[in-house]
Amino acid sequence: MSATRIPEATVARLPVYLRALNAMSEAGTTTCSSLELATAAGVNSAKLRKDLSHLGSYGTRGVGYDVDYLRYQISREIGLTQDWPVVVVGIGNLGHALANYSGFSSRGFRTVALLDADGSRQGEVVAGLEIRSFDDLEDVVTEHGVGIGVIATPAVAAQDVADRMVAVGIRSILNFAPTILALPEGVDVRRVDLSSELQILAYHEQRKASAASAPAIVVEQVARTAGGAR
Amino acid sequence: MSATRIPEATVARLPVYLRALNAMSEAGTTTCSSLELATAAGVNSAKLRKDLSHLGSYGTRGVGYDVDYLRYQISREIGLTQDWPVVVVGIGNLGHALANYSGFSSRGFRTVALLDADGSRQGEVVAGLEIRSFDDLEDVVTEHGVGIGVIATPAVAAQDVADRMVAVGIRSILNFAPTILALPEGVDVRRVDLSSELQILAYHEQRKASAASAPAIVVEQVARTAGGAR
DNA sequence: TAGATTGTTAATCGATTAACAATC
DNA sequence: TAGATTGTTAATCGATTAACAATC
Repeated sequence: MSATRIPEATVARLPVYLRALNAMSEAGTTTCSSLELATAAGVNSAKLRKDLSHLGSYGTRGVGYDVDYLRYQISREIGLTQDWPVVVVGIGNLGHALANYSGFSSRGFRTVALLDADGSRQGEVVAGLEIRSFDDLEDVVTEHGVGIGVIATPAVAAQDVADRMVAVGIRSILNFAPTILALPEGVDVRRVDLSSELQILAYHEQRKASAASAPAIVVEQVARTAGGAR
Repeated sequence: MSATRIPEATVARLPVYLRALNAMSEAGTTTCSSLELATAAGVNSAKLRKDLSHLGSYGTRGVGYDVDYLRYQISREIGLTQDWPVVVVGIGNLGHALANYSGFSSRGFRTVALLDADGSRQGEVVAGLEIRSFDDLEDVVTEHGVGIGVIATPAVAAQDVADRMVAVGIRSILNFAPTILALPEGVDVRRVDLSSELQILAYHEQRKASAASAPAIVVEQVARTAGGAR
């Protein structure tokens, strides 16, 4: 089970299933079928069952899945049962939003430091944390054992920040800056690019508009993280 | 060329190529080979050439690609040569960040209105636009012909906002709220989920940590939008 | 036992990649 | 002509899906 390599497309969907299960749990639902969960997550039920089969056999034939049990198993598989200290660099509007984002601080992730190169921002308190100097990066990483870094700086600063992060031992980076980072192998980078997302929507909008005359069978819901590739 | 359907994975990478080409153009580079562009974009050169071949034959054998010409062709294919009015709903920290994001306002996209349901925020000016009431949605969409809506509200409000957007004719939605939206077919939704991204990183971090004893051949750079699935 | 739903099989589809003929 | 690099072919790989046997 855990020994088997889980397909990348499946890994990208596990957080979606987890979110749907959390909503069910909050609503007091204790059991669900693959069809119900798949519908809530916006995927095909065969795909859901195939995905879950990579984790193990956590359902009951004829019955379905126990919501809280499956929630726990997925959390465990992703690694959310342990604590992930995170450092955020670049505390502009986006950095503020990230620092305050509850999904960030809850459930496994803990923002341990907010860093900014701009001296005038340092000392300001955001989401209960004082903004510190970017020079404190190494201290913070060492002290808290940070493995994940979040970059929310302007594009020009991002590569430098990433290089420094890698130099002090960070091997997973979430990059919000609109730049493609060049980093050594073994470092995992995920890029969240607002402008790319808009462009992809625009491409489909354009097609819809030009297909408006002829009847068309087009575009349905697209989950952004479902199906990330390496 | 434009008549052929472009694979979804290719569409998701076009914005990445465009970004790399823009950087080259700004740096004064006039020509590049598929290998150079692929390296800058963080992909395999065979994949780049295959992707570009879906658009047409815009390179010169033995020479490479003219940076500005290719830039124009990709822009045209995506639809960036036309103007895309966008409305942003939910002007918290994230909404502020989006409103100020230059990649949003430049190159084809134009934020025409910022809406917020919170009356106390209305009238405030952000990025040169006055925050208006959410009730103005229909007026804004009609007046400017908005086809793309951005949701940056808290999770609880997102479904309602999306329903209203669809009701007034918006068919493309970029959702930053941590919820899975249920929407009719024909409406295109892309979800940007910070917590999913962190979870995917955590999964790989966990694997790296457990593989730390045995030598491992693992994880390299992952471009988030490269390979979106429907 | 009858009904329901999982977990798995196998077929299909789409995406990636190396290799190379075409051609500047 | 010789060297370089595109655009395309074909093989491979991975992901999706329907269908159904297993089993609660």
